[in-house]
Parts: sequence; C-alpha cells; structure tokens
Amino acid sequence: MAAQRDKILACACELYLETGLSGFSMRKLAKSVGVTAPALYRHYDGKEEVLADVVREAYHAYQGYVYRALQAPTPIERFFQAGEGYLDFALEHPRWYKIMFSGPERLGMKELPDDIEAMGLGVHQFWIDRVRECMQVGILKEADPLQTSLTMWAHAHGMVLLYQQGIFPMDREEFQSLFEQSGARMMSGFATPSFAAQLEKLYIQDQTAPQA
Amino acid sequence: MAAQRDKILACACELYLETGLSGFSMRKLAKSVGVTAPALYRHYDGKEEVLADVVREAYHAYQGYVYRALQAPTPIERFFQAGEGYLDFALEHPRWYKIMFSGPERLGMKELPDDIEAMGLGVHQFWIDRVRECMQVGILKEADPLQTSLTMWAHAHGMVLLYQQGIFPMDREEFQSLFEQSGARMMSGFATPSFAAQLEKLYIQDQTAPQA
DNA sequence: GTCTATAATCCGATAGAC
DNA sequence: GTCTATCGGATTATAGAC
Repeated sequence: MAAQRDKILACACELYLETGLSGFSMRKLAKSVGVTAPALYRHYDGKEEVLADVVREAYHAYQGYVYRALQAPTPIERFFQAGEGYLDFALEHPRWYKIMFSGPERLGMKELPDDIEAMGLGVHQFWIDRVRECMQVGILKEADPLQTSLTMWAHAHGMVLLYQQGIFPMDREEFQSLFEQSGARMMSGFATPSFAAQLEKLYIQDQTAPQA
Repeated sequence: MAAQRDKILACACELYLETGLSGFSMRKLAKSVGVTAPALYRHYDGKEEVLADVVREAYHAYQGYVYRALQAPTPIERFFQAGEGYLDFALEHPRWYKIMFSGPERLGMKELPDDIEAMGLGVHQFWIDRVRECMQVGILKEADPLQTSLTMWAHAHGMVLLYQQGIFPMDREEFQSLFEQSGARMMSGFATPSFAAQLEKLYIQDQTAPQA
C-alpha cells in the first residue's frame, strides 16, 4: 500500500519542519506515524531515502510559491511576482528553504540523487529564463542571462541566509523592505536606463523618505 | 595550566576542519589530544564551550585574511584587497567560513555568546566602513553605507555558499573569475560613472573576449 | 590533572514471530 | 505489514580512585 508511504512522508516533513535536521530520527518519525521504528523499513530503505523525499517535497513547496508567477502576462510581472514568491517562501518556510540547499553530507549522503540535483539546477534555470525574457523586452541590458541571473540569485540567497541566521537584527517587515531596496539597488546596474529610473522611484528613494 | 586548554583548542580546530561539525565529538577530540574524554572537562565545561572557542578562532582566521587590507593606502585599494582576502579565505577554508555563520542551533546552543554575535556584526561593520570611505572619495555614489554594504555582502555570501554547496559546477579558478565579474556587475549600479566604466573595462567586457 | 568505569540516552538497522 | 526484542554503536557527561 503506497498510502502508508505517503503518510510516513507527510509525518517526516512535519517532523523535519518542527525539529530541523538535527532533531530528525527514524524513531521519532515512527512515533509520530504511530508505528514502531522497524515498520518504517517496510516502506523506506532507510533514513537517507526518507530525507531525500523530504527534500523533494521542499522543492515542490518552492515551486508552488514561485511558479505561479508564470501565469502573469508580461516578463516584468513574471519576474517581480516570482521574486515575491521566492521571498515569501523563504520567510514563511525557512526550513524548507534550508534543506533545498543543504549539501549531501548534511543529509548523511555521499551525493545527492540525480533528480534532486536536477531540481537545484532547475531553480537556477527558472531565473535564467526570467532574466532572458526581461532582456528580450528591453527591461534589462543585453548580457549573458546565466551570469546576470546568477548575480541576482546569489544576492537574494545571501540576503535570506544572513537574515535567517540572525546576523543582522530586524523583524520580517523591515527585512522585506530591505530586501526589495537592496534588490533594486543591485539591479539598477543592469537595468536599462528607463527601468532603472523606475526602480529608483519605486524602491530606493524611500530610504530617505519619512516612515509615516 | 592554560597551555593544555590551548592544546585542546588547537586540536579541536584541527578536528573540526578535518571532519566538519557532524564528525566533531568530545571523544574524538580527547583521542586527538592524547587524553581520555573526562580530562577535557577539567578545561572546558562541555562541548558547547569548545565549539564556541572554535568559532572564535574562525573569526580570527577571517580577520587575518581581511584586515590586512587596512594597510593599503587608498579606500579603493583597501576595498579591493579586502574583497580578495574575503574570497581567498572562503575558498581556502570553507569550513572556517561555514562555522562563522552557523546558527546557534547547529552548534548545539540556544543562542550564541554575546562576543561571537558581536564578531558577526563586526564583519558587517568592517564592510560598512570600506563602503563609506569609498563614498567619501567619490568612487561609490552617496547613499546609506549600511544598506549598500549589505547588498554587497549578501551578494558575496550567496555566491560563496552556492558555490560551496556545489549548486553550480565549476572549478575554483572559474568561480573566482565569475565572482569578480558578478561583483563588478552588481557594483556598477552604485558606482560613480567613471568608476563604473573602469569596472566594466576590468571585469565585465572580458566575458565576451576570447579566453587565450 | 588524569585515569577507569559507568551512567543515561540516543541512534540506525535487523531477526524472527505473528 | 507490524510487532517485540535486540544488536552494535554512538554520544555527553559524571563519580571516584590515584
């Protein structure tokens, strides 16, 4: 019965999201499922296989937040909506976010399964595509979309991780605003002049404007 | 005798750098010191305290790479030399880099000791200062140095972590070049026009130039 | 200051009965 | 498919002898 595997996976996700990787064990998982530990091994070969499935769920959750943006009508809207989805996901589900980019050794594996590695590359490819179409409509300067998207992604990833690790102290709302301003500042370098002006008006200038 | 505590700390650093956090235990540490485990507790209250000292050593190592740049004569040289030191440190000692920004829970603590948290803020403050003096000499556009430095730091941090986690596959030399190009692209937005032109000439244009 | 011995937990995984 | 029982190992940390 595959239903039991699904139940185990659901509990595994819940357990991971509650306790993190360090609090995740097969024994606790079994208890939360309502069976004893050996029963799990009828459905999963071991802890690694369970965690691999949890990572896959993390990617699915990510896609639910970000891929919605593909329904927007224009490249620029798709780009910004995807950015919003990305940030919402990272802030609402920090543990989902973290496990997506956890190296294999943290999951107790030698290397990640191929399909998971492909999902990681897929996240990057998605942003390459968003950047490319923004270049095509003249919002971003013509350049290598791979490199440009990498710059953006690295910035976003770094911002999120520094915030999540508490390196700089602020609440979520403050951070969200900071993230947008920082992103706009970063993008101003490779936006076309008209779009750069728009960015500045939207995000950057209010850093000197009064709060209320 | 404080000498023994020093020896334990040295072995702890070596053990951490060789095996990472998951391979770090008081028993292994004791073996590498050449004593039995209980002896460690004469010098350290427990694992947390040892790891906290390891993190402090990581910050000292970081400072050794980055603070050298303060001897350079001009703000722009200090900025670039610091950037080089930062990247060298991250690439040569990935585990030192990682433990500096490991959240408290990964180290088995509820929260980081105050002095370590202060060191994290100090890293940020150093970059704020570099940015501020670059603004003062007209290399970077006038803006809030805190926000500008945060943008730069987030970008660098994200690049390093994505590379270290193997998200994009390339060797160190390739990455170093990518890091510089990406940094130049990002900075072009808040560099003054003359400096932006310089950056473009130095880093960005050779992305289309032949390799040899 | 270091040792032996051990407490008290936790872990992943398996054997074999039902 | 699940159970009981258990193997074999890890961990932090302490008690008490020397």
